[in-house]
Amino acid sequence: MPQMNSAGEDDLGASDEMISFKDEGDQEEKIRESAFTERDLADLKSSLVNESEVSSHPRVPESHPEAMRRTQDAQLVYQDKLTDHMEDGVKHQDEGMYKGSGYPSYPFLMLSDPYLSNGSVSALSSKVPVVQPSHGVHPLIPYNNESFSHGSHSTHLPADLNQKQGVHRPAQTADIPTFYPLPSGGVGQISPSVGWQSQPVYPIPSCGFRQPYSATLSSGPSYSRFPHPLMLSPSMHTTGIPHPAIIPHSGNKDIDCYERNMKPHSEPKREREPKKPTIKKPLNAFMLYMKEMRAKVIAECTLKESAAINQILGRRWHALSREEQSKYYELARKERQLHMQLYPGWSARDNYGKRKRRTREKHQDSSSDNSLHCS
DNA sequence: CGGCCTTTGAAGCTG
DNA sequence: CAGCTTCAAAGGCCG
Repeated sequence: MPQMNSAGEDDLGASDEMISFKDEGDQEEKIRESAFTERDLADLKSSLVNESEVSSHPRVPESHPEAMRRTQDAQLVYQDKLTDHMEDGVKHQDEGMYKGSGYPSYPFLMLSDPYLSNGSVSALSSKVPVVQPSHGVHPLIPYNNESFSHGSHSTHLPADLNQKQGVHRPAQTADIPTFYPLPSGGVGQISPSVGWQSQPVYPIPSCGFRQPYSATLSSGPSYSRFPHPLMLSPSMHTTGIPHPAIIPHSGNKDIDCYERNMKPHSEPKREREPKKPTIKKPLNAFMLYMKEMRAKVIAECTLKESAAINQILGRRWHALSREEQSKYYELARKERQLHMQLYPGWSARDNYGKRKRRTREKHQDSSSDNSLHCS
C-alpha cells in the first residue's frame, strides 16, 4: 500500500493498469491457462495461423465477447485494479509472488535484504541451477525464486520502494539500491544485485556476465568477487553486473561482452570517446511477462522464432487472470520507478529514432499465414 | 549484417 | 487532447 499512490510517483503506474481485463473471463481463462500447456500448445501450434486472422480475440473464442467488453471492463476495473494492486501487489508478493511459475523470477522483488544481511546468497549457489536453460523449467535461472527465498523470506519486497522512492533513499540499502545501483553517488553497498543476476528481466549479454555470474551464484559468498562498484563502468551494476537497461551504444547486443561494456571506465581513452551507453526503456508488463515465459514456450513448443512465440505469449497474456497480470503491471511499475531513480534525466525520447523502423504498413493479417506451426 | 516479424504497454510526437 | 509512432525483448529469417 504505501506504494502506489502514496508515494506520489505513482503516476507511473497509473497507466499500467488500465488494461485490466474481463472480470468474468477470469475463470475461464484460468482454466484455460492450466490447460494451456497441453492443449493449448497444440492448439496454438496448429491454430496460430487461424487465430492470427482473428487477432481481435485471440484464441478465446468463447470468451471473445469479453474481449470486446474488455475495454469497458477495463475502465471499471481500473479502479478496482488500483486497489488490487495495492493489496495485491503487496500481498501477492508477500505470499511468494507467483505460485509456481509465476513471477518467481522477478529479481527485484526477490532479492531483498536477506542477501545483504546474510549473504545468504549461498543459498542460491547451491540451489540455483546455474543454468538450465532450456527446458521448460525455469530457464531463467534467477528466476527461481526458490533460490532466493530459499532460506529466507523472499518477501520483503520492494514495496518500500515506493515509499521512498522519490525521496532518495537515505539508507535504503535494502530497497532499491539493492536492485539497481545508484547511479553515482550512492553506490555504497554492493548489494547483491542478485537481482540482476538473477534477473532475467534484463538480460545479461551473452558473453557477458553469464558465466561469471553464475559462478558467483554458485560460489555463494562471492560478493567479494565483484569488483568494487566504483570501478565498474556505467553500464554495470554496482555489483558488477551490467545494468540491463544499459547497452553499449553500438547496439551490438550480441556481442557486447562484458568486457566491452566496461571499457568506458577502465579504458577511457581507448574508446576515444564516451560512446555513451544507451539506456533502454524499462520493460513494460507484457515485456516482463514475455521474458519470463518465453523460454517456457520455447521449450513446450518447438518454436524458436520470436515472432511466433510472441504471438503465443500475447494470447497467453490475455488469458491471464487479472491478478496475474496485475503482478506484472506492478513489477513493471516498479521497474519504471527504479529506472527513474537510476536515470533521473533519462527520457524515452533519448532512444527515439535510433532504430529505423519503417512504418509498418504491413497489416499483418490474414493473407499471410504466419506459418507458426509449432512443430 | 542489419532490418523485419510479432506481441503489449509506455511514452513521445503530431496535429 | 486524441491519435499515431516508436521503442522495449527476442531470435529466426531474409535481402
